[in-house]
Amino acid sequence: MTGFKPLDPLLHSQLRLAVMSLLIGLDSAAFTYIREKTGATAGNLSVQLDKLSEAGYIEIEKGYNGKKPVTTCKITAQGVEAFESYVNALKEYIG
Amino acid sequence: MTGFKPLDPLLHSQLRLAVMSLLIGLDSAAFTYIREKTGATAGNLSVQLDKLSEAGYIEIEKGYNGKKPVTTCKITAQGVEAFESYVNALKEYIG
DNA sequence: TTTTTAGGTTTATAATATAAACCAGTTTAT
DNA sequence: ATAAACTGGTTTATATTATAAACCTAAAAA
Repeated sequence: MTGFKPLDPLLHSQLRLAVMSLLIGLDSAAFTYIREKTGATAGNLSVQLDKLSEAGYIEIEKGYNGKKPVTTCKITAQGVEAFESYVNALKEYIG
Repeated sequence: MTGFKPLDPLLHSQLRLAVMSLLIGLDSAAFTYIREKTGATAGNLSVQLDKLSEAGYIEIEKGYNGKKPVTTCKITAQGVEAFESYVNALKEYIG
């Protein structure tokens, strides 16, 4: 239990962590919903979602709600696992 | 479920958080000790300790052990408070 | 038809983290 | 006594990250 395990830099970011935290409870959420809940700017959120997506932590699906574009995000199994590992590692620091 | 409170950026850093985590348990520690426990490079540690010091989260005292220079760090009351607030805020994110 | 709004993306800039290079002094080896 | 190597750091340069500003496309409203 001794020693500080490295913290996944992808998750050790306020906004990305908030996104993952939301998604782990929801399983699926729209861009606009995440934006509201996190209070992030659209630009920032767009960038951070891409990073999570490229890491395989979330899946991003682009569709439409009527004529309006809707970007939907879903956490992956890999994402859940990474989140849990991160939380465990973090506990050494704050426990 | 009050939403995501901002995370003190000074503490939301792997190395600085590890330092604070160590100091909160020890009350006082030498630079070299912190370096060993955290595995940080001296340069990085030096920079991060300065930041914590400038924020008033720790106090840095320079003395000697015989002829050898010894830099000693101590967490402040403000530092303890900041750490606790950070941990509380973080709990919203990680459950 | 022009303006505004929704739903984003791209790009430029600011902030951060990190390591490399360095410095003052001490100990060890020659 | 002098050179080489080690301690205990600091300073500076660079890579990475976070963030906001500027922008784009299409739809709805005026």
